[in-house]
Amino acid sequence: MDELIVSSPSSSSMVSSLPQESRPITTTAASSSLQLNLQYILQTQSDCWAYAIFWQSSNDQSGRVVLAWGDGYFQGTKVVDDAPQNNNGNTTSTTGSGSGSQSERKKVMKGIQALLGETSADGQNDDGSVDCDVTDAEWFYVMSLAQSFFADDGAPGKAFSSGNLVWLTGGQQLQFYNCQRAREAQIHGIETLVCIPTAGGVLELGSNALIQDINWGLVQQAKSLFGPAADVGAGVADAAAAATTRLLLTTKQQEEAPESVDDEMLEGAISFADFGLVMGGIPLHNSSNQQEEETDAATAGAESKKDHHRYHHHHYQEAKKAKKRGEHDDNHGIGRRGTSQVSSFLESSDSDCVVVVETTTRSHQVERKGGVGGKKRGRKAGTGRETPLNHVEAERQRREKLNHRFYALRSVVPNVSRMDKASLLSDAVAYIKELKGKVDELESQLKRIEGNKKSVKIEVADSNGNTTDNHSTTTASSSVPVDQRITIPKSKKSCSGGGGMSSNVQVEVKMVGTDAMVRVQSDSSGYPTARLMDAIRDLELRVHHASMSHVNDLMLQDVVIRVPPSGAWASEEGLKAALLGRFLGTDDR
Amino acid sequence: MDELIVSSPSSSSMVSSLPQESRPITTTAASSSLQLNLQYILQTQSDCWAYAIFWQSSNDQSGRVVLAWGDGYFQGTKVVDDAPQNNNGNTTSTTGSGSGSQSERKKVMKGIQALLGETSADGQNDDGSVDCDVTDAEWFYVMSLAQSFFADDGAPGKAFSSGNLVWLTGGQQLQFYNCQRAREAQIHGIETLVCIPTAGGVLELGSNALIQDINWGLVQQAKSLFGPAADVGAGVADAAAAATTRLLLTTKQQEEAPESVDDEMLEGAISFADFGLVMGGIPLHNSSNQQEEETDAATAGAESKKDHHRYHHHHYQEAKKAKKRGEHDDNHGIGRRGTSQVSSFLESSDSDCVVVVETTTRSHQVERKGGVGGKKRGRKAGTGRETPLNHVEAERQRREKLNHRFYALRSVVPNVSRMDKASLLSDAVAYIKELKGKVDELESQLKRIEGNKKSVKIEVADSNGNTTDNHSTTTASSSVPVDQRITIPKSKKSCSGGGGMSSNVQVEVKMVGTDAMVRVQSDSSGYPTARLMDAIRDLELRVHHASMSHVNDLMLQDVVIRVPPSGAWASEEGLKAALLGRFLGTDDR
DNA sequence: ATTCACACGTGATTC
DNA sequence: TGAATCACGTGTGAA
Repeated sequence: MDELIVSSPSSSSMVSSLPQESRPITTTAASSSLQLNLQYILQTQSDCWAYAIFWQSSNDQSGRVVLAWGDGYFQGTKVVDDAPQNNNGNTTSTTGSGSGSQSERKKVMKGIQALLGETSADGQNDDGSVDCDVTDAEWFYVMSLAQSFFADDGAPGKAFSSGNLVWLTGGQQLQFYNCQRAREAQIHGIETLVCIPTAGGVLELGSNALIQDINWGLVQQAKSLFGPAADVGAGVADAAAAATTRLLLTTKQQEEAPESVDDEMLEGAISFADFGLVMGGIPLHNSSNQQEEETDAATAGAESKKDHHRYHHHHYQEAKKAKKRGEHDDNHGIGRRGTSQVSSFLESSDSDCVVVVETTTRSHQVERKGGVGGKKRGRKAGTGRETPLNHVEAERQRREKLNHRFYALRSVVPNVSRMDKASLLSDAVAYIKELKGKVDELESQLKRIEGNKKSVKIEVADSNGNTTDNHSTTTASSSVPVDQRITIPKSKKSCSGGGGMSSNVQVEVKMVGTDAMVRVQSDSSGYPTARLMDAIRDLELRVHHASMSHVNDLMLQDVVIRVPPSGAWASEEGLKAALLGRFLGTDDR
Repeated sequence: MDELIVSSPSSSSMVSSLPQESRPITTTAASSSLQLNLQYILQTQSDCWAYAIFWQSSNDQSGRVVLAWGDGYFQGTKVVDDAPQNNNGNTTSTTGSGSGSQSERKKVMKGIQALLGETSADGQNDDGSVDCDVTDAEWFYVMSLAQSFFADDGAPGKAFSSGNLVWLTGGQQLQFYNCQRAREAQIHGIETLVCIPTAGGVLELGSNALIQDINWGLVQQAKSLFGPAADVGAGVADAAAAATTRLLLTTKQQEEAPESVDDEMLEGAISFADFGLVMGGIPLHNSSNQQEEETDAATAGAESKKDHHRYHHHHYQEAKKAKKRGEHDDNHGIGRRGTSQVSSFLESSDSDCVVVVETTTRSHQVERKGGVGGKKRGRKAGTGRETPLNHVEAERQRREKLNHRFYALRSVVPNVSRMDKASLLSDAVAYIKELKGKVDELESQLKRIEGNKKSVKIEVADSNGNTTDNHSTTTASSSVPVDQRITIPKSKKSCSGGGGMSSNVQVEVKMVGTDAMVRVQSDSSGYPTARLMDAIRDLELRVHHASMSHVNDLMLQDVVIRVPPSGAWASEEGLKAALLGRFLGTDDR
């Protein structure tokens, strides 16, 4: 519900984009809503995206499809972990687009911005005024204004014509992906480049950070804001099919809705297909264009749902997600045979982050209303109308989640023979066995070799005192749902939940040049070390050195943090407050 | 595909088995057909089964269900890959049933065979005349003539009363499964013991080879030849439904066959439910007896809805969970929440195996066409009759295959947090990452240590030979077989993902009393400190001391953690793996 | 045309 | 109730 926002802007933007309108190359009035969407997406993401560009599709005079700058939003790396500006000095700028010097860059940028008047929205965010120099990413972003892509041309073109999501992370993938733009991006410090095909074009996101795992919440969000990609599919594919499938999906509403509406929607609808995805590796030359078809927004999806509240089950995850879903879709992801590709490299790993706002979801228009009835199979009739809706959506989400797990699995299994799930699973099994065997072997080998040389070392120990208690089963998660949640042992207060904590927490901050020395003293329950590190991560600061010691239920933590000058946390007070707040605060996740 | 063979014979066999006849206790004339079926099954399998026994169900005077020798077929190990008779010399024959000497054995066997006159069919095959001595397996087989099982008694009894497939491979599983017969089998050299519940009893297969992966083609074949198990669990499952499913399987022929045939078969058919399966691990004491119920086929036609009567009975075991499904079915195998018995023992270790599961299937009432009732949803009607049938069955098989892959995966992933597929997948991913990390670490460690002294060499297969079969011991059973063929990797490629990034993470863990000293070395991006602390928090461990230093994009973290003794993370390996997995992150979502 | 693999919607069944 | 999971039957696109 909250994000109904979507609906309004989307509809408007949709309208403009839908007809594809003229797809004006220059940004028009419509750009503002477009840009708001871009901004919204970036700001609601926890990952640190540097910019978002919407490449709008249109046909050139010869009728060929071309993607050109629709609108963009630059957020900068500010948020992120590493220092933003320090690395630009050495830009190789080999590409044709950019030249090296900062001042020159800035000048050009200002000029362009002034020209387009579009920076007004984003300018203030990061560098506009305050910033002293233009980052590589920024330069890359601005230079993109002049870019355009034919179908299959560059990452955006490929994404658009294939309908597949492109998600490239790391220099290797960027370099290897057969795309000039990706290579340029890499040169300019972009580590993650994503192209999400949407109804009227392609949403491109770039980040200086390595964002290995595909954030499906983001993808879904993009779909809902910009409309799902037309079903391009392989040549044929036929829109008809798409339409039909879509229909199936939306049958629910249709049941109640009068036929006329139905048809109407049909025309405007797009298939909400969920795209395939391409990570690294070879691009797929897929096919054709033909996308115009329909775009639109209204489609809606029904739903309601909204919050799931949290619910027990272990600390694991749950919670986040956001999802949305669009329409019917189908297709692929893992296995659609045709698209595949993925395989090759991806490595993966890391992090969790994520999140997305919860919410989203969409308006449910339609619905009840009753009217004429659907002629077609009432489907069991009696069961009622809405429970099933919810159920359907839930099931859909479940499937999607499951599929993403499959993607994740695929990403860590090196040689997946075929693209289907069954093969993936058995290959995974084989791979695990292989790894296990290898581990055993290495271990025994290692032991054999150095076994004798090492003497045990011993020591230490300390303690005596208290065993902290319990946690009995670490695995806990599974078995007993209730309670859990990490509860902490010990002193009552606790934890995670929040707030209160009170207790004895002292924070001292001393700035020394670009470093901050932080000392946090607290009691030792509630995983203070994790909380402090999380707080630091939240502020996107980097740890240079840290030392934590635990004595008698007291935890003393000393941390040296690198603080970007001119950042928000330049002052001792500000940093201290921010850290303290997060340290005491709820844990995120 | 290979086993489509089923089709032709199936039709014929169907006829005979179908009525299942009244399940006479003594072998009757019918036995010959029974035996032909057994022989057929064994001979059409590529795996090397030593024997097949059909345990026929009946009620004893007190009304208790009892499984007794129905018929059997001994093939010996000959057909298969390994040498048949060479291994019998060392029989330990500790069991009560057999005594050691060959001559004695042979004598007894001949006597028995003569007595029953039933060996005529199989006698000639292997041992009868030509064979010089009696193998352990043969002895075991013959001694089975005198055996009988009450419900829940021994593997056959369990399989029958639960309706679950029992598939035990390797000494461990055979020993561990709470069944005297399995232990005896193991003693007599049987490495794989399978009990497939069918309509009138249980089909038991034994092999001297390790056949780890459940051969579902075989299971299906058994079902089609002997009729699917009655739906014990709770009752019923209507035959009607079953009928449809069965039909599906044999559709091939049916397609051509006239309708009349179709119906005819239909009547006799039994539910084709697929069973659950039990591999190793603790047996579930399932329940009740109650099975007679339908056991056969005749009932089939009758029902249509029926079902549920029964049903609750099993409560008893419930205590542990288990339920088994009640009625119809579905359930789970992998995830059915309730049944999970599995989890408990599973944890054990890594390695292999285990698992269980169960399930069974189905029935959905429904039915189509057929006979009596189809009251419920005619389903689209128009689509036609057989294409869909075929399709349905195909889909069913696909699902089944997929599930088995899941079981397989589960069997190699050590700590599966929850029983559902999604958790399994993400745990698998985490586990793979962890293994990968471990491999990397070991490799680098190894390289570092012996790098200078020895030329590279790297793993590869055991190099000169030595180590090789360390595993030999009992564990052998499980893990080994497969990997054997997997090996592959061989030098270079190993790194799996290839690429690069995540790779540089090293984790070392050393346990010292109740403390663990952990050293993590990684690159400095991505907030490694927060990730490590989070990982530790996830494991619910407390930090005693920690020190992190960041130099040149490298982050070195040393942490002393208090580990509850006897906890899950008491072992260095386990803790390391757990930390690494979490450090690398699974996001899950 | 037939096979294979998916995703979808749906009913069950659990907690 | 409501939220989960699952299996099933079905429609559909690719090979």
